[in-house]
Amino acid sequence: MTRPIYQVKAEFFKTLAHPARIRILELLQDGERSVGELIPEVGLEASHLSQQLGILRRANIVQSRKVGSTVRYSVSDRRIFDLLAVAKTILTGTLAEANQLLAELEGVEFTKLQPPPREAPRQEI
Amino acid sequence: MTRPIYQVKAEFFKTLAHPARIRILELLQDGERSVGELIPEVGLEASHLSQQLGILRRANIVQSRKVGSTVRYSVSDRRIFDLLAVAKTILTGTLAEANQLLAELEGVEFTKLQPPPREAPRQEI
DNA sequence: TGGCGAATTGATGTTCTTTTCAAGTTCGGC
DNA sequence: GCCGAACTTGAAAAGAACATCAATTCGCCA
Repeated sequence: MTRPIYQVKAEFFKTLAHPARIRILELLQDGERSVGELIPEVGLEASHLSQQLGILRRANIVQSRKVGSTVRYSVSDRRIFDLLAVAKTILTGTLAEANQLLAELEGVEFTKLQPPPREAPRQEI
Repeated sequence: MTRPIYQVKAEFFKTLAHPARIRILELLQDGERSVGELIPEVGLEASHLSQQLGILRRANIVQSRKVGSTVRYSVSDRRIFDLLAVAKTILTGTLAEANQLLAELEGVEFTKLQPPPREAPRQEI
């Protein structure tokens, strides 16, 4: 084995941990895109976008091929979309629950709490 | 909606993007753990571990409850383990493929390539 | 073959994260 | 009440990532 699994996973998540890189992957879900096509869609200037694409490429998350004078990108493994989908269900789920909890707290104890809590209160036994 | 989905996802992945935090989640897969139990298992000193737990807690990925003088942690949503499982299949998959590719390159073109490439070569059309 | 468009790379300042240490809180036992 | 154990918090140094600009490569075509 190369390195502990938790370290490899952490690096993997780190390469995903940037809004532009997530955006790029979302766009590539509809199929291959050239850098020129991505620029307006992602909203970064060419060199910055290229840096972000490089990070995804070096992590083997996307791959590129030259077509004439352009470079076209696509994902290396479509299971990455499963990952994004699971992340989405977790986020919508927990956010929904967290918001509900916050709403309850605000309704019941708003006058007591000054200032309101930033994170969900610790659950007491 | 609060913010664009790609931004929320990026933040979510960012909270996971640390070896110790992944390790903590792996350990919590077997059930609730106190901070004192986690210290030797994760291998961080108390204050450092507490910082990392705080990051997971503020992101609602784990929750804590006091039991006597100890604090016990557990995951808020077990679907996080689905996420880690999908990540694992992607990593074992692409790493296996990448290693195979590298092995092929080294075998066939080792004398030609000086130095050997760091990333998979661009696919030509 | 000279120049232009497409994309990447390198270098650099800035900002964010990680790590460490000291100080603080909370709880239980004496 | 006071002390020690279990954690957490705050602040500051060290390290990593991000964003930006200039310079470079590569292919095309006039």
